[in-house]
Amino acid sequence: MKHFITIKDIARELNISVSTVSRALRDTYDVNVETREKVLEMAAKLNYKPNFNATGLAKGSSHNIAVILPFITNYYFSTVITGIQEIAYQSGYTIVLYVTNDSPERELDIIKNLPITSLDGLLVSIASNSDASGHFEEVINNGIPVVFFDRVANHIETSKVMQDDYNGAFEGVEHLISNGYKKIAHIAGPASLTFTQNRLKGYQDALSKHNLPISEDWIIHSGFSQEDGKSDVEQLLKCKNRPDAIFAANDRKAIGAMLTLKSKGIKIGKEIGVLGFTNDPSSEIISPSLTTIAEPALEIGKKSCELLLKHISKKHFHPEEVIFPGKLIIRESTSKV
Amino acid sequence: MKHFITIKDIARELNISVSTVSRALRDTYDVNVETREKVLEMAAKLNYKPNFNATGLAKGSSHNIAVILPFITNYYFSTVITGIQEIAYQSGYTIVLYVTNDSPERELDIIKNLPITSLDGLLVSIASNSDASGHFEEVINNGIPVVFFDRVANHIETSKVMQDDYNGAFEGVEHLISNGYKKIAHIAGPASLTFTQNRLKGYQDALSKHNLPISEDWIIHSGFSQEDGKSDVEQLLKCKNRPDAIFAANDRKAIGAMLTLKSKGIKIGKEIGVLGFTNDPSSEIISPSLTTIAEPALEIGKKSCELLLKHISKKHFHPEEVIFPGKLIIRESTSKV
DNA sequence: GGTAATTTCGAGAACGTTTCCGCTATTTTA
DNA sequence: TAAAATAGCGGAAACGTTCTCGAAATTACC
Repeated sequence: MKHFITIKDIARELNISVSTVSRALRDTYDVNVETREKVLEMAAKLNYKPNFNATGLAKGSSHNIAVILPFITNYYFSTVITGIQEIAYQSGYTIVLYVTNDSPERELDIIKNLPITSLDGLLVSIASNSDASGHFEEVINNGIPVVFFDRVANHIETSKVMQDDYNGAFEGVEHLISNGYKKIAHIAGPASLTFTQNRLKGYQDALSKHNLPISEDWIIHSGFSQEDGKSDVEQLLKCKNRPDAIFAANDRKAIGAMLTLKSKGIKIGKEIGVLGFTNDPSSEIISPSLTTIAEPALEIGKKSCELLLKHISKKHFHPEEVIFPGKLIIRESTSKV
Repeated sequence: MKHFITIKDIARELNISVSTVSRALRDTYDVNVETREKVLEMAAKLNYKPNFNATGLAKGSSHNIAVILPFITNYYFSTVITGIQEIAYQSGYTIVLYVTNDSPERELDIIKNLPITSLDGLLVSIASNSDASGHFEEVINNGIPVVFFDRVANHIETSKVMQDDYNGAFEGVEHLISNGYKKIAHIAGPASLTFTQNRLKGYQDALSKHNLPISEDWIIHSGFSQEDGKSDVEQLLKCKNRPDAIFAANDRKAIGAMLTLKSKGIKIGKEIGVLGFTNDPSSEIISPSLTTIAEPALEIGKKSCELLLKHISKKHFHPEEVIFPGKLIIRESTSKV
């Protein structure tokens, strides 16, 4: 029924052996140029497509890499995947996609059932409360390289690529300060993630440097959605000592915050400054436009994939940590005038 | 080196044959409950993971489906993938991702080099000027089912799922008319795509129904980006007879249009009404908020995947065309007051 | 208590490829 | 011109499963 042209068909047609066909199709050594050309010709004529299950079985390596991440429905992750995909495509790798919905259980289930025998490597950004680190280590011990990006598991020794969360936050908050804001709140991401810790640290250090108060009331941890931004800001507005600026862990939250501020008639910039992180396209669309720290999502995707491919090709490639600088993009939401 | 636990290891450990282990691991028939339990126990103990290359080879079916689409960095497609992924995950299928960047050449290259021998089916949304339809048919003839979504290849006989582009456009334009707009322009997508034709038809028919003029000057075909929306609107504003409303093929273009209108000091709604299509989250963020026709992206993804799975399981599943209704979401951009 | 039916299992081929080994011719070397 | 090297190819095992067939052991039947 579903019969595909195989190497055997070519061999039979040409009256030569399968081993010769196999060699002709890949290597250039040990096979006469003439027979080689005849094979290629016949392969084209019969429209031969290699069976990757078979090659995978025989060679012990498919050309698949898995990408595991929390979401794809946002600017950052979809752009990272685009970068990954670009490099993978160039190098003849295909990508297998797993999305965890940011659920630790789902993540665990995925990683437990991973077809590691047909995967050459993993690219992963962990879930918010991931408890799969043991399983990732197991995968690594099985000889499958893993590269983390953005949301990294920091006690696992392997390559990681991320943006400079600390300095990005630091610069951003300094920008707020230099624009005259003094009571700066931070609506942060889940405390478990390394990068929220780094952004928080950057925020705190910037405040300290300029002798501004750090208040626990002004630091709220929650999720990354627009809704989270809204509820966080509601909470902030209830503080006896109301902040005059908000640094959000990402643009989505910042936009949520702006939307409720606007709905309450609070002037963004003038009364309360807002700073985001990511440079989501929406940050330019909203009015007033949102000042933010741009993350090089595409580069992060590309670099992650490049590193993974190095791990795959070189047996003992030394793990690298790559940190891309962010870029402060100043817009209207942090201007008092 | 990279040695994985196999079925043979389990067999040797338990002093039984591989065939018994194989049966025990899958079927429930033809194997004693006790031995079955022993096998499962040992498999768990040794941390056995099935080799999908081997099963794929032996059974002639991997559990992979390919998803081929133009982009993933937008709301619509990333949401569709999320829906696909949801169903695939539930059903034990994994998804292999290919993105064409909306390039016909890239698409062709991808489809030509598809590992069809390790793919159970395809989910595809074609590139703007796709010339790969012959290759898609070839894939289908090879016994690999294909389901198209959104951007369908309409002369290929297989299942398709899309939104109701015609009626969505029709309703949307009628809404504009009922709000008092009389000179309605349409900034459309690439003419080659079926759905831009349908939206265009809906637009024209709504105008005809209400005896409003249809002017070729008011219909502009270009791409789907925000930039396209901007340049389209520049062109419209140059018309001797300036339109008083713009129906954009999607929200991105609509937002591009709004941005330039705003920059020119033209009051959106009051002077020129704007209508989008998609219900991208940005449509709610922009000010004034954008009236649009919501597409059920998640449902489209789910349904596509369900249909594909039916095609895969049932030998001769009759192709279905599923059309989801859109939903007009009325916001500020189409109000004159 | 003998036959028939059923349950449980093993042997071995098959899936499509790669790769090691060895066999001929042919060419090179001394 | 004989010996050695090499180029080109085929045979066959191997990768990890599934699956068909049939054998052995157990149970059911009268």
